[in-house]
Parts: sequence; C-alpha cells; structure tokens
Amino acid sequence: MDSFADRTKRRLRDELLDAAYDAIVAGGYDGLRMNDVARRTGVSRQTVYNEFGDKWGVLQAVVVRETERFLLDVNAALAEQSDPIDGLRVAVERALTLAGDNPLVKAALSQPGSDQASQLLTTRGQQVLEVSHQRLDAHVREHWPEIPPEDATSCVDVALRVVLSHIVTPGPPPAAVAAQLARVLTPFLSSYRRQV
Amino acid sequence: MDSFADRTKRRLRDELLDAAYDAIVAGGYDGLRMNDVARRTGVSRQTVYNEFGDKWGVLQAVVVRETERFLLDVNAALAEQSDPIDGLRVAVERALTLAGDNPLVKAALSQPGSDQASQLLTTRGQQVLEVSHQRLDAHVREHWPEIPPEDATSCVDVALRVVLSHIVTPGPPPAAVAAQLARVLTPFLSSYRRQV
DNA sequence: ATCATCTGTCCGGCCTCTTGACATTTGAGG
DNA sequence: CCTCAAATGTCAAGAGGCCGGACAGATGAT
Repeated sequence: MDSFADRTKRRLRDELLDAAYDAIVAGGYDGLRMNDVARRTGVSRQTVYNEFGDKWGVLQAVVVRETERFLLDVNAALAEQSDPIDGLRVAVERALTLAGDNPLVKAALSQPGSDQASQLLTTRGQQVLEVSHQRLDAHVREHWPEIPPEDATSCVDVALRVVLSHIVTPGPPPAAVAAQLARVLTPFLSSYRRQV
Repeated sequence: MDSFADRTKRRLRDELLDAAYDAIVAGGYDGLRMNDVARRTGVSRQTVYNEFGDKWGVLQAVVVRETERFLLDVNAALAEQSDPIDGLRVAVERALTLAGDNPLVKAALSQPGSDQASQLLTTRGQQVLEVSHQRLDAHVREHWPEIPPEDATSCVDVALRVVLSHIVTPGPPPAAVAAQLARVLTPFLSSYRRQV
C-alpha cells in the first residue's frame, strides 16, 4: 500500500521538481535544461523524460506543486476567520501578497525567456484554476456548510479569477483589492454573515 | 558518485535498520522477525536477506550503526577537553552514562531471549571493539598529536576494554569508574598533560 | 554555412526488488 | 513422542525501472 518503492518514486519526483524549480527561478523557462535537472538529481536524462514526458510536462508539474503549496497557505488564512466575508478579504490579501513575493511567479512573469511559462497563468491557465478551485471549494464547504454549494462555487470562481488577474496584471495594493472584492460580494453573501 | 540510486540504497538500509532496532528493543533478539522488518519498511522479505545475508547480519549491522552513533557522542565529550587526562575521565563517564540509558544495550543485556545479542559485547565483541577503537584512535591522534601513536593506541585499548566491561558487568557509578581509570593512567600520560 | 547545443525518441542491457516455492529448524500442544 | 505452526534460509523466474548510447531535428551563434 505504501511500499518503499512508492516512497522512493515520490521522492524522486519531488527532487526532480526541486531541481527544476531552482533552474526556472534562476534562468526562466528557457534556462531550464533537462540535462541539468537530471544531473543535479543524480539521475539520467531519460529518467526525467520517463517521469514528465517532456519539458512542458516538467513546467506543469512544478507549477501544480507550487500551486498546491500556495493554496495551503491561503486556506490557512481562510481558516482563521469565522465570517465568510472576513475570510474572503483576508484570503485575497494573503494570496496577492504571497504571489508578489513568490520566486516562481516572478520568474514566470518577469524573467526574459519565460513567455511560455507565463501562459500557465493566462491562456493555458486551466490547470492552475482547476487545482485552486478544487482546493478552495473543498475548504469553503467544510468551514461554511451553511452556504449552498452553488453559491460557494460561484464566489470562489469570481474571487479566484479576479485574484489571478491581479497577479498577472498588478493594480492597487493587496489590501485595497481585497477590500474592493469584499465590498462587491458582501450583498451576495450577506445572509451567511457571522458577525462577531 | 552520489546518484539518486545510491542515496536510495542507503535510505533503504537505514530504514531496515530502524525497523530492526525497534523490534530488538521491543522484544530482544528472539523477538526480531525478518518478516516484520520487511513489512514495516514496505519491502519483501527477500530484500532483507539480500541486504544483510541473515538474521545475525541484521543484528550486527544494527549494533555497528548504534556503536558509531554512540562514538560520535563520546568523541564530542573528548573534544571539549584540552588535557588528555581530563578527556579520558570525561569520555569514560559519558560512555558509561550513555550506555546505561541506551535502549539497545538494555535490550541486549536484560531482555529475555537476547543471549545471542549480548555476545556482540562479549565473546563476539571484536566488531564493536574495532569500530570503537578506530574512531577513538583517529580522534585522539587528531586532538593530541604530541602523544606517540603507540601510547595513544594502548591507552585507548585499555580504557575501551575497561569501559566495555563495566557496561556488561556494572560496578561503581560512572563518575567513580572514570576517576579510577584516570588515576591509574595519569602516571603513564603525565608528560603529555596540558594543565590549565 | 557551419558548428555546438538542446530537445525528444528508441532500444538493449543491467540491476534490484518481487513472488512463490521449497527444505530445515524450532517450539508448543495433544 | 508426534504433529502442527511458525520462522529461517535458499533458489529461480519474472517484472520494472534506470542507464547509456545513439540518433534525428530544431535552434542559435560565429
């Protein structure tokens, strides 16, 4: 069920992703060399292809893992609030702040030779959206079961897309964006408020 | 040189030894089951045989690893003293104290069904002696180069055997044994003292 | 135009782990 | 004393994954 081989497999994947992450942060997507990833992990180049298919697969896997870690942090911020509106505001602010400091986001958006990488947040952003949506949705349903699933999903979707847009195209500071979004969505969520 | 496969191999060995260690501490040598070690590590029974040869090999490997860890601690105590006699006393006391608290030593000496295990400290103790001697000798030569190698070796050998004897057959408390040994060997080492 | 570098693919060989079977030993219980 | 169950130790066949080398194609620099 959880054999040594399974754990080894996961570890291999994880170490490969570590190496790839470092390479991308250092030199953007174009600076990512399959051979470097392999050598730095102490494995053959072929093994990297076996694991991820191609270079694009490596980038996707790095981004998915990073997204999941990112969401853990955002969900933790969500969990600290009992009122849904407060949660929304805090989570949005946290997400935007985190993104601004995230080395991988910086590399994807501002490194020369990362046009392809940035597409994972825009035209090819389904994966990031899906992973994020799934995690946020599950969390919201668990913490605010009184909100109808459909309403929760709608809110998550709206907020998520607005946040992603602000990551790709920064505007006002995080707190301002969070306040704005909270204000706009408050009427929609007013019946579920938990005033302290 | 340090491929992923190498690291995995070391990790496998280490996890097997962890499982074996726990089993021995819990149930003595007789309570050690090859099948349990394998299953607990998530590996087949055959793999355990491939790695250690037989059950006796497992025990030996566990003891060698534990000895090396033990010596790291003792050598750290040695390193804190500038005077060789002080080092001797402090190291002896530390070794006896550590041994008294060590779960594996307890299991080997007092668990029912560990007669064979206890032999690794007595009639079949060459391995433990050699490993310990090697580590201590190297450490002494590095820290007190002014002591002739032959004298250093002799002192290490005498002290080591006395300490091992006191572990197997406890007598006075650690501090008393340490003081006694230091007093006896002081004349032999007097010319190398570094009085503070 | 040429050369070097990188991606992506294929394949044969090798090594390790797995699986199942088997003989042998040992201890407990009828 | 005999039997059964459990554990050790050995063997061989099979599978899976990694390695190493080779190759074609694309790309960019000189």
